[in-house]
Amino acid sequence: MTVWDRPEPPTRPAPLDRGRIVAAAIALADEGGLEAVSLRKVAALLDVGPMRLYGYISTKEELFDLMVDHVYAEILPEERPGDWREALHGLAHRTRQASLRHEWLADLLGGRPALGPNALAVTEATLAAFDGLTDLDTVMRAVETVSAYVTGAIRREIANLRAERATGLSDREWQHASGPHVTRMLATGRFPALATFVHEGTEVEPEASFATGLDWVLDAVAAKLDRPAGEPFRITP
Amino acid sequence: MTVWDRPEPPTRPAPLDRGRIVAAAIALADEGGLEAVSLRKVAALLDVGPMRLYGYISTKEELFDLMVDHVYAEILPEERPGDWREALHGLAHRTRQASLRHEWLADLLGGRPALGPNALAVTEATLAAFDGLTDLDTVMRAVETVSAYVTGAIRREIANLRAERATGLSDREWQHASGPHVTRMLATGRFPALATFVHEGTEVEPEASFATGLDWVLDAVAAKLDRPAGEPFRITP
DNA sequence: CTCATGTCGATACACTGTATTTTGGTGAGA
DNA sequence: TCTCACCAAAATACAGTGTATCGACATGAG
Repeated sequence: MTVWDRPEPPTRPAPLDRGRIVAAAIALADEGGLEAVSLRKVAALLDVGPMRLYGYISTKEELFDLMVDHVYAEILPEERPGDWREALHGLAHRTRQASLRHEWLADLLGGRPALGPNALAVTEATLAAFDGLTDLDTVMRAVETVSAYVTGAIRREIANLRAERATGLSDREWQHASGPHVTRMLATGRFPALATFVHEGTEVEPEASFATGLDWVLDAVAAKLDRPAGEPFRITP
Repeated sequence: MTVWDRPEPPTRPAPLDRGRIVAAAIALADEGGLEAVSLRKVAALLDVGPMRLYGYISTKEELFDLMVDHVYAEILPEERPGDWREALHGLAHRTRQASLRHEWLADLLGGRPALGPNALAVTEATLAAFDGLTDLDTVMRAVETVSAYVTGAIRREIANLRAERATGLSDREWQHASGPHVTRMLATGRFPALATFVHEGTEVEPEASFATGLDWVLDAVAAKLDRPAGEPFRITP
């Protein structure tokens, strides 16, 4: 009677928990986008009946929230930033990188308030970088303005990326060459400004355009911080 | 034999066309959000079998694209703006207003490239306002930066609005009072900056915060326009 | 009057999120 | 040791989804 005779005990599947569920969902989404995430497929990936999931989440939306918060962990700054500008700059670029790794994030960004622990930690770190600099309202405006830009810019970038992938052509090539619809539209002569841009514009790296747009917005914030409006806020410890 | 005896001829339903389909879809979405839009319901609203729609639309995504472009008609400026700043300012506020009238627009904004005729017309009008002002790249950066901000800000505003509606409390009230989860989080002491904001922050009108954020971004653009980088672009007529 | 054509409705399929019911195993009490 | 109660998990069920396919019918041509 050796090991080889004895059958392996039936490998009891690792006990279920939110972590495993979220990981499976993210794997599916990374592969095939958000629409590839179905509770049935997630459950199947975990060798479990679909209904089991409802012990850990109560709706599919909740699963999405968990996925988002899981990615916010990748967005957390690794070390305390030197100043507010570095903080916002880093936040923006890490959010962008995360969205390139997990394109589905672009579909969810800004879709609902992010209140998971990691998202809160990210906000905390960002706000902390403004400690003692200006009044509370200005800080709020600064953070929200930059976040809005970041959300919007990332969404556009991912949308263009997908469009390119779908047509096999880069954005500019496509317009130049013969995106049938747009070319026809431009040919009508009703869009002279647009036509000028399409014909004389040059291709720009997405990252570069993200970065310079971001710099502009950060400059704007800097300008406002120069003239503090009221009591500077201090974190009450 | 009077009119009253003669039965009405069976009112042949108005012939189908994209316009009617899109209008029906928008009606449904205005009422119950994007998820209330199903091809079957749209078809039912038009007294038609679901498959009829595929003569006019080849996929549900296409219907969404048409809906978006339909709303872009509401975003078109009514009169030629005085200068670029007025153009961008107006574009931003009209987009926001449209999103408040059609909340589902926030879910679609930035989700994919907007290439419908009305969207193109909006872009045309915007670009035209920069005629002769700076080089082409700067104009592009300006328009894209502002658009990104607008998309992001609107998405956040609508997301908060929905959250409020769902809980019956305004954002700040909610955090103050006892959004159970967040309050618990704050109580851990791990988020001192956030806690300061929640406790000492004052409620701000969404429109005001949208407007000031927008002004900041427009200021940033103005600063860049002051120092033109290269050949100013002229619309080639 | 017949036949071809092509449009429209009905049916069908594979799948979705989730509610409800059935099952099976495990503990306590007799 | 046997039985019963409980409770987690699986199976089934339901009402819907987007879309492909097929069949009938009306309309126009020959």
